[in-house]
Amino acid sequence: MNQPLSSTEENYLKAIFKLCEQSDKPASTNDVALALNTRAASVTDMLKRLAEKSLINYVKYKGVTLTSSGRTIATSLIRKHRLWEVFLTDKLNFGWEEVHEIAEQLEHIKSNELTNRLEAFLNFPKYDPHGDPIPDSDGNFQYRQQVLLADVPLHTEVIIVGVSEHETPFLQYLEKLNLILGAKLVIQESFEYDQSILVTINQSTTQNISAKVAKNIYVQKI
Amino acid sequence: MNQPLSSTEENYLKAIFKLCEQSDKPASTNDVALALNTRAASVTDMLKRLAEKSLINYVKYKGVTLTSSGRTIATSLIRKHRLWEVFLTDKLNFGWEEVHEIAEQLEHIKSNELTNRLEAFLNFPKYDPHGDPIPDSDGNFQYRQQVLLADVPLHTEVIIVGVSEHETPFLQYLEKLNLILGAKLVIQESFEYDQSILVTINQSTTQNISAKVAKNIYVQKI
DNA sequence: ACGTATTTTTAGGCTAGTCTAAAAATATTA
DNA sequence: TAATATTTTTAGACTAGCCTAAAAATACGT
Repeated sequence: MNQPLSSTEENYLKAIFKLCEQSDKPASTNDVALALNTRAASVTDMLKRLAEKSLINYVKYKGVTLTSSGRTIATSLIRKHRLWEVFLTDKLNFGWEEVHEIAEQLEHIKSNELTNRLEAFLNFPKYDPHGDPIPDSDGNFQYRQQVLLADVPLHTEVIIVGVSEHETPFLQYLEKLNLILGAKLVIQESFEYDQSILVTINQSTTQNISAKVAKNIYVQKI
Repeated sequence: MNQPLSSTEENYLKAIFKLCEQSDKPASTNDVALALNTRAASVTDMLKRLAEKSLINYVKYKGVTLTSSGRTIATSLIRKHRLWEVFLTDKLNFGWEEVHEIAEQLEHIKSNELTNRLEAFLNFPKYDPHGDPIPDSDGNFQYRQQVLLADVPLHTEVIIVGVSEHETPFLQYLEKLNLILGAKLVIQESFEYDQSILVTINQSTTQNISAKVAKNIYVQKI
């Protein structure tokens, strides 16, 4: 009955979780296909199998949401992914731009004991290297109130607490600009014509930041 | 051409490596099937595929050996397996009887950078928790001269340096008898009728040890 | 060395997961 | 609301990996 899921099945659950969380609506077949870099027909096949296992609520043509057991598995994957990311940066000194890909593999290791001991070994971190909250062993996230850098009013002092995009090139770029977690920013100017902003970083340099970048950085007011 | 191998393919290479190492002869289809808990027909299928990829030397009806590239992959798997075992015992405080199963999963994580950083993080260990040598990044093993406890003459003082069986129940049993790595033993008596031996452990307790157990423990003379 | 026993391979079939192309359902827009 | 565009599902095919049953090759005992 409850045989372990394949990595493929797990990846579908994780994708559906993220899509539903983002939009608060059922995920469409196409969205899932896009997220997993696969085709709609493959998604339909898999949705039938996952529904059969009661991991998703799937109504033909109407999209998909996770059931409670599906959500438990998805959050466990996210928990493992983020704990491993902390391990890779804090213990093995990887850069935050390198860890996502390796954690994509490590998140599929099946051992609750391992996950829990890893968490303790890392001193129960609450956030991963990108500022994303790490769910506890019951699957509860400790959310933070945070806003996009793009939505911060002029002259407000803020601190970078997260990024919404985890791909290597983007994070490398941020690193180059000194836009790392914990950096203090003040928006000096906002340019209408391209939505870019002029930002002082750590009270030293002042940089122009594109709208695209500003929409991928989460900050908190100090 | 050189696309990454599946975990299944990797497991076949590892099994062939171990079988060939043990006997110094080509591994038979049946032996591989036995080692991987699968059927001979499945093995034949896989051998064809691995030969196609130049990872094994396979002659129909004549058994199989690894090519040099096959051996490189197999030793890399063993390296990863054993490094992860050290991590699990030394950093996460798992017992030596618990780590094999988890390391079976972790050994398939693909990232050389990860393996090498893990090795450094663990201070370049030379042996895993069961006393098996950990190959370096070039695949070279640092072998030890060691003998089976079963082959040690009477009244010789020896120290346990390894075990040849890694399954949980066996290791738990050894643990109970205080037969752990580093324990000092002196064989007091050897019983003809069942090949069992009487052994003093750490100069304190004296235990009877079955032939089966004595054949699975490696020792060094002090 | 010849018949029997064992091992290995082949043949054919199954599942998971993928794909393309076509059909069906839903959404959009004039 | 009717025609068109988009999305989703179905149909059918492919690969990897597994299986059983039967055939072929090898090994063994007398």
